[in-house]
Amino acid sequence: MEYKTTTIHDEIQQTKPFASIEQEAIVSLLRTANFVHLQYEHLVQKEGITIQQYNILRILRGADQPLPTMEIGGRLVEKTPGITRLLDRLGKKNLIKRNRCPHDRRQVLCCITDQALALLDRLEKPVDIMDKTSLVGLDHDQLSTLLILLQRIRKSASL
Amino acid sequence: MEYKTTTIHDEIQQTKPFASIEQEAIVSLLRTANFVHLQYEHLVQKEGITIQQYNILRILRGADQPLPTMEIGGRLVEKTPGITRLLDRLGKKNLIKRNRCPHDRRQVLCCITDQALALLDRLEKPVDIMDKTSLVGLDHDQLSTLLILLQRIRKSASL
DNA sequence: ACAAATTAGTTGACCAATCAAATAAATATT
DNA sequence: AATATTTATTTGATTGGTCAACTAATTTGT
Repeated sequence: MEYKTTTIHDEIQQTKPFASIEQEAIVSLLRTANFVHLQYEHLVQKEGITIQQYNILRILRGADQPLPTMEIGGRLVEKTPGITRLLDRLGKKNLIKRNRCPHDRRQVLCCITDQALALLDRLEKPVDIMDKTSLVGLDHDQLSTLLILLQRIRKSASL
Repeated sequence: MEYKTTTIHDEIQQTKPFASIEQEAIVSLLRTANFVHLQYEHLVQKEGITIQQYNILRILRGADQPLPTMEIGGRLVEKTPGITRLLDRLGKKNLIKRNRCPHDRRQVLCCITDQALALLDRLEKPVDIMDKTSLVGLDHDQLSTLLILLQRIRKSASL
């Protein structure tokens, strides 16, 4: 039994139809996320950073105090080894500073620099605008529906 | 004006509320896609390959004939340099073979090996099952709705 | 026909993510 | 107190992605 598709086909110039609507939904989900991701990537790139670096800076700004490496890792999805090297690069650009914690010398406390705060300020408006415009085709009801559906997928998938 | 959130908050243990429902939708979309992606990664990993490598093998199997490198690149989202090295790794594992095209000696034709076809066969059922189960929480109508919403996002974002 | 432009692909350099293993400080155990 | 375990972080190896620069083959333009 074949499932008749909508538009994803043309987008990926595939000849064979999807085996099921589920398969199409998954492909569509992954491609859409990738698409959105690229938009933001392009945006923050103007300030010479990547999305991951941007996320770390946002976390540090939001914390209002130095955070140990693991704490940052916990708020992202990533594993610690990746964080260490991301912090290395942010350090090289003078966007963060790191010091060993005096109370627990295993920890490394990271804090954001003024230079990075200024950078985040410059990105604030463009990011806000991007949030709206990348979803301009959806009204409030549709956004609510989308949130519910996505949430349900996360639940199913984690069984 | 602050927007009252549903469940993403707890998932990412964030203290501050989302600035807008759009922002929450974007975060939710990216996280859901990442989540689904990890499930499939885990699945194909059992055969010693990655999702990208799996996708390339699927393309080659579907083509029923050798394909030049650029053609493969065109069907994925990636740039050619990435493809070259992916093909290198697939070659090292004897999952593809490459030959210079006699008619246009710039091109390199890639074809899938029997070993890779067998590998794809072993993955077919598990992938099918994963397609269904990762979306088990959604009925057919909800899947259709999801497809429409995602498609609309891709359209908005590409303006 | 021959120089110029295009096309296919590779290579090098860098950023990012993952796993496994190492280091080093703190805590728990005996 | 001395040893064992846990915790925080780093390092090394592999995969993957991007950009820019390069080679080589094919077209194009005159």
